This record gives sequence, C-alpha cells and structure tokens, in this order.
Amino acid sequence: MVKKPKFQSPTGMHDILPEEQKYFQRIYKVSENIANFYGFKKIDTPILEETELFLKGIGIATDIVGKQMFTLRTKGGDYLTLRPELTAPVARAYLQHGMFNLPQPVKLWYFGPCFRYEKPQLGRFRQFWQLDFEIFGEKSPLIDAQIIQIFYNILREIRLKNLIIKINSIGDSQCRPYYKKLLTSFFRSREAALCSDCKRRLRENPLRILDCKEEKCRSLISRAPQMLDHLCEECHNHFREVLEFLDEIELPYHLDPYLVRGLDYYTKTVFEIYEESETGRTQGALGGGGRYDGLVKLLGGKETPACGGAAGIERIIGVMKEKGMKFLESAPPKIFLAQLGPLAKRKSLKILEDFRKQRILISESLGRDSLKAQLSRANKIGVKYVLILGQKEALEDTIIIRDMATGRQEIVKLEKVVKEVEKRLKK
RNA sequence: GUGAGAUUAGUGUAGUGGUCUAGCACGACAACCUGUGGAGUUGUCAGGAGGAGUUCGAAUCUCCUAUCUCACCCCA
Repeated sequence: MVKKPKFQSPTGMHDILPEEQKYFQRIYKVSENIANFYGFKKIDTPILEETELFLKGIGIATDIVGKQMFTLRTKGGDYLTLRPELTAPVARAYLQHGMFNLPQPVKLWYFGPCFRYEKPQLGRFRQFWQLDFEIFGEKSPLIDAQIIQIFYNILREIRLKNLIIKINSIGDSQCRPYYKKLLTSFFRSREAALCSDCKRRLRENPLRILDCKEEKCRSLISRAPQMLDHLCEECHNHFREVLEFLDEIELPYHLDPYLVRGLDYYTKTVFEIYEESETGRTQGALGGGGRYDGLVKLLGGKETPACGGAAGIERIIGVMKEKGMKFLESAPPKIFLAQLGPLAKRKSLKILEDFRKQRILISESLGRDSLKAQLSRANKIGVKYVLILGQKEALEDTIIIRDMATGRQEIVKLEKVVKEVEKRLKK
C-alpha cells in the first residue's frame, strides 16, 4: 500500500514529462535554426528581476503588473518578481551590458519560462514557456516585417497551416495620447449604450473597449474613431511601409484596427498570430509582439528603437497535439548487451565504453540477472542485435551476437565485437 | 477575482445509497522455462482527490478545500 502523494505541482504549473519533451525540443530546434539564419544570438536572463523593472517597463496600469505578478521580498528587503514576460528583462540586459556599443542592430533570442498569476485555462498557465526574438537599435519598418516573418516562419516550419496574422498600429507618444482622449470622449458621451464591462473599461483602459464582443457595443465601436485614422505622419508612413514589406514577402496578414495589446511599452506596430482552429477551440494568440521604441529609454538608456515578439510554447504544442502531429522518436538503440554471471557483469561496463567511444548506441539492463528478463527487455526496446556475454564467453574472451529477427547467433572474439557490430549495422 | 462542470490503480474507463471484498483494458513485476525474447497461462503490484457531514449503511447525497476543464477578464 503506497500512500497517495502528498505533494503536487502548484496550480497552473506542470511537469514536462519525457513524452512531452519532444515537442519542446522540436520547437527549440526550429527556432534555433531560424535564429541562426537571421543572425540572432541566444541570451538567458535570471528568472527573477527587480519588481521595479516590470512596473516601469510593462506599465503600472496593465493587468500583468496589476494582478498577475509573482512578487517576493528578499531578506535584504528587495522586491523581486518572477518575470511575466521576456522583453523587459532582455532590454535590461541590453542596457546593463552596454550592448548599445555593439554594432547595431543587436538581435537576441530567448527560450524560457515566464510566470503569471492567473486562473489556469486552456493554453493558459501560471508557468509557461516563451520563445522570444528581439531587435534593438533599428527603426526601419523592414525590421517590423522581419520579426513577423520570423514568427510566421517558425510556426510554418512546425507545420501549422491555418495561420492568421493580425496587425495594427497603435501610434506613439506623439499621436496616441490624443487618440485616447478622442476615443474616451466618444464613448463617454455614449456611455449609457455600453455593456457593464465596457463602462468599467472606459475608466481603466478605453482602448480595450474596441475588443468587446457584445452586440450593443459593436455597433457603437464601428462608429468610433480608429487609431489608424489618427496616426501622426511618422507613424502613418511607418505602418504603410510595414504593410508594403509584408506584401512583398507575401505574408497573409489581416488588418485589425481593434488590436490593442496589454503591455504599455508598445508603439507603432503591434501584431498577433493565431491558428484558425478546425475544432473551434480557441486558446488565444500563439504569438504576438510589436515595436517598442520607448522601452530602452524608459529603463534609463538612450533613445533606442526596438522591435520584437514572443510566442507561447504550450499553445503551439496545444495546436500540434490537436492536429495529432507525431514525431519520429529519436532513434532507439539497435544493440543490447545481456550479461550472465559475475565475471560477465564485470566486463560489461568496459564493453559499453567501447561502444560509446565508437558512438554506437547500446542499451543494457545490468540490474537484471536472468537472461530471459534481459532478452525480454531487449525485445521491448526493439533492438536488432543482442550481445550475450555469459560465464563461458567471459572466460574465453568471446561474445555471442544474436540477431533478434532471425534468432541466428554467432560467436566472435570479444575484442572484435565493436567492429563486427558496426559491420552488421551498415548492412 | 466571478460563475459553471469535473476528479475512481501509472494510463484509459465501468459503476447513480446496500449486490463493492470497487469490475474491465493497457501497464509494471514475476513464475511456468535457475544460459535465450516476442505468444500463452497463472500470480503479484496498484484506485474512490483531501477533509467534514447526512444515513443503519456513501465511490454514489450535502458542504468545505485542492486541482483540472470551460466561460468572463486578460493574454503567450
């Protein structure tokens, strides 16, 4: 009678079990290749950052900062927070290590866990992995398009087919405050017609009203002023060029004038990528991002244009699983070493080493003494050949090579066994 | 944070107050065969999420807690 385990993983945080690893590895591999191709360098930052970094970077009024951060106080009295996203930490690293002195732009990519205190749901966890690409020090709209292209390519490479890119421009410090005022006064004069959620949004985050799905709000929204019509000249031109570049590389985007994002640092271009689900399950955006020309300065650096994006690994995996995508297991060993008796057992370790030096995968079950059990295990693994080293063979410095398919066995000199196996595997 | 539904061996499930000593399938381990695998047979392992209550009696009804799922909110 085994006791029920007392402990379980915390709410919304999961073990990534061996079966799950191949999904992570696949996404990692694809990302790594694409990162290398586009000249991105890998970076890792601490999981904890000063709380202040996120207050400043993401914005105090955002949901992420307002209610989703895991924050702790150190014995020294500092406030640290489990990072809820990667852009601010990477921007911090860019500054801290003087990367503004490197040839610009600086391109960095990241693969790691983030934390948000939320109610878990489909594709939403308290610990989740993000894939992140950032470019610092380049203001050209070409870069915006390239970031989008990179995420699109990664998802395509993972063989997601029905991708939709939503894109919008939310202006910059020149034009957005004015638009916000315009929008607020538009809705305020019509507040009575809004749903109760939107009445609240009107005070907290008027931009989000644009996202409301309520029927009565929708008709109002369609008559509301749009950011795109109120971009300053610079933002307008920038956005037009981004779209032209996207046309050029033939990415299927969808202009969404109501797309707004939950982090304050975004300026100009914002985008999200969705997968059109066949089963109607929706787990939110697979990825998203945009330009954040103000962030580096906000964190104490020089005026530094930048652009980037992130994708949610678990969400991508969710789609992969929904589509029933299977992977080839990494090639299982084709050789198994079975041993019988103390002398054979002692020689086994050395034999395993000989195979390792030749980079031949070999499996064993040294803990088992019965030959039958070992063969049964070998069979389960599906190896081609079993090397049988019994008492007699160990004494004579020979070993049996058994072909598992035919059952044929051959005795060879122990010192030749690696060569013999190599020969057979080549056939 | 609000609302709804769920939770039975490692996995997938059956069972709607007594017939439950909780059944089945996969699994793991072992024996038949103490130096030869796949099949078979047999055996073993392993479960009511946790706690309280109602009842003569609870896996089954009620409540609390936890977790999962769904919706809101928001986002990756």
